[in-house]
Amino acid sequence: MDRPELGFLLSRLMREVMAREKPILDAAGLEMWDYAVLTALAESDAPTQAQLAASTGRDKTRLIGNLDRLEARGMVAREPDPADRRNRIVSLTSVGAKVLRGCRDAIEAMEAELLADLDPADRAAFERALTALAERSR
Amino acid sequence: MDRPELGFLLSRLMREVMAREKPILDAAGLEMWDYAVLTALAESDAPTQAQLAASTGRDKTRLIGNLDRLEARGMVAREPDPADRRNRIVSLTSVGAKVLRGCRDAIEAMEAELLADLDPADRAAFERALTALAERSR
DNA sequence: GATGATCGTAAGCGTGTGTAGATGATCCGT
DNA sequence: ACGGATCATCTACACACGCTTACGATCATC
Repeated sequence: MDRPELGFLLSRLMREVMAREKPILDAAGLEMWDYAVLTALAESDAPTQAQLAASTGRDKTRLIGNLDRLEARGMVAREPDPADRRNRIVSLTSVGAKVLRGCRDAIEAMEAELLADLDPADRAAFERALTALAERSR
Repeated sequence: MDRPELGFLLSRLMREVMAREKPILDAAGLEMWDYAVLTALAESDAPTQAQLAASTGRDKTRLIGNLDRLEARGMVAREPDPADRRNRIVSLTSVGAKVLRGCRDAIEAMEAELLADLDPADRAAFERALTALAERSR
């Protein structure tokens, strides 16, 4: 009943996950935020930069630099929205999709290893509960 | 099978938890780190500042400011270690313990509310798995 | 006793982060 | 056609963070 608090547990686990993700992203030459942007891009459809900033939680002025670098490496494309030419529609290129797929596979394998020691039923419940909680607070 | 990644889920949930903790700590005039220090202090016994820094994960030079403020408000006491006077032994005062207890109760209530919607079995498994994972990666 | 190590403290550095204008292009309502 | 609003961008700023260095006090060892 008197377990450590959620915040402490979450932050500790989060640090662990990030530490394990870092070498994977380093190998692909990506920063954490680059990866978050690519992931958000793969899930949402033709977002404007403001929408992308909102969905990733990144500050919109900071997002610009990430997009600059990703665009220079041919992973994303910025094109003016034909419907409203003030907007820039960001899209994932085939190169970007390929890099993202590689990182995502490696990260999923890392996560599987991290969760391997859990009781299978607990693990399923953990993932279910975490997804529900994260989904609700959006 | 293709759920969002752990890192994203964790960071999202973490932001939610912190957002809910903030008003509680604000009411007590505490920063996040202050609260982490007080909590660590309640659990460990007569720690030196270096030990406290290690157990909280805070940089030892950054810890000083927190202790200064907590000490000025009468929540912690710093005394030279009689066994080795280079060390300063930090302890929780009765005032500090009282403030900590109040925050902790409020935060536990907040967490209970946050988790209330979960299936009871899932919730128990979630807490169990999270504790195990956080424990292992220490 | 002299030397080297350890602890708490202070100050500086580089980085990451959010905010606040200012600008140019563009859209919208009148 | 005009004025106000919106979007991406740039610049400057303040701030928190962790890391490094330096210093004085203290201990441990020879």
